[in-house]
Amino acid sequence: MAAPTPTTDIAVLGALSVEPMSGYELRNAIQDVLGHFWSESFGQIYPALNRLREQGLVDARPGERASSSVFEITAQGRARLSELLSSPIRDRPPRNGLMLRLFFGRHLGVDQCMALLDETEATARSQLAHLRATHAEVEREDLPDAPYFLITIDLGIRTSEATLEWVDAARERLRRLDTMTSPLEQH
Amino acid sequence: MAAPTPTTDIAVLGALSVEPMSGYELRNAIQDVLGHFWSESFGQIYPALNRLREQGLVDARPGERASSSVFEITAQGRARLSELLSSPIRDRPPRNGLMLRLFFGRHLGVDQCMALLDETEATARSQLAHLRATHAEVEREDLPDAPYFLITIDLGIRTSEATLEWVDAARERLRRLDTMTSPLEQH
DNA sequence: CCGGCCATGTAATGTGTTACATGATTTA
DNA sequence: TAAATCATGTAACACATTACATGGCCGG
Repeated sequence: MAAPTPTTDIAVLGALSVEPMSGYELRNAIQDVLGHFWSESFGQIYPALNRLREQGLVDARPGERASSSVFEITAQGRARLSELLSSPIRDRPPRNGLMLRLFFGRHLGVDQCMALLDETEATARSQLAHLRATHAEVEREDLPDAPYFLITIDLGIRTSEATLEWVDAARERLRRLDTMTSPLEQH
Repeated sequence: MAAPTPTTDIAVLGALSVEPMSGYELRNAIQDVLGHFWSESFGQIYPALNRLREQGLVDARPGERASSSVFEITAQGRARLSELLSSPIRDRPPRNGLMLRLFFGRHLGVDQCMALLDETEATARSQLAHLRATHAEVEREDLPDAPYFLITIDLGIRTSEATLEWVDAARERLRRLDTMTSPLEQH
């Protein structure tokens, strides 16, 4: 009967430890703020919220709208959060579809690989812009959580920057490959 | 009846496009070579191999041992691989347990966060060593796939290096936090 | 008054891991 | 000959997403 490690509970309790909110807002908050390293769907959030309420880890009080509830973390919930945060990290094995395609890129061709790099660059750039904006916002607000928020944002920024540098290097490598094989002899 | 995008098939056909091997070897190869961005379990590999054989995408011939088969990609299999490589990338949303814990690190305490950073550093260092070794090995062997292999290894190396720099910066931030709150007043 | 967002929830589906079961072969 | 590794496979389970279903509320 080993307790499963419900990582969803960490995200939910953690978000509610910052500020009480509805399930809907919870999902948006997770998407906006934790989006670069975490994600939760409604299909996870609502059942989790009900379960946590039954366990006394969150309280539900009626929201401004008739159909909405505002969920608030309880003292027990905070204790549980600390406990969950200390639990061993069960990382799912990595699965990076982009890398898989580039690794076998010889069967895909230089042009399509270049297109994948373009996509990657665009994604990294927009992510970087979003992270820098969030970074500035967190520094402005001066919350008690701020140093921890900034640490995670910082990794996102560094990773995005490294990705952009890598894209350039990868393009260069593909270009060299192209000029070496293409003008002389195909295949 | 939209065809699912069996990413396992890409990994299996891709690996077999480099070299024929048994299911067991396949798993080891994926773990060793693609390990920093991909993973497959036996529970995926063996059913996939049988399915691919029924579809004529791989051939099975008896291996050296009585109980083993060597799987070889067919011409159809190569065509299918090219097709699959062009299919849209369906990335699973990210879920980084380390980041989740650091983000809510205020409830975890500076010491435990430091311990998480230590773990991260150790992992990144060993990964970096492994990647550099693989990089050197690939350059030595001079395969036709080499440029593509090197591109993916390069991202791994850059990401690991960025992670190590981030660990230092994060420690610095936690230290500043510690000396600011601890000697003056707790909480 | 209609489109879009806020809000909650469930069922179906897919995907992938883990544990189990079995046995051959090599190595110490 | 015992332990480790090679080798294949299945069943149970866990986890999460997607799609669906429903309805209130607000702005143009």
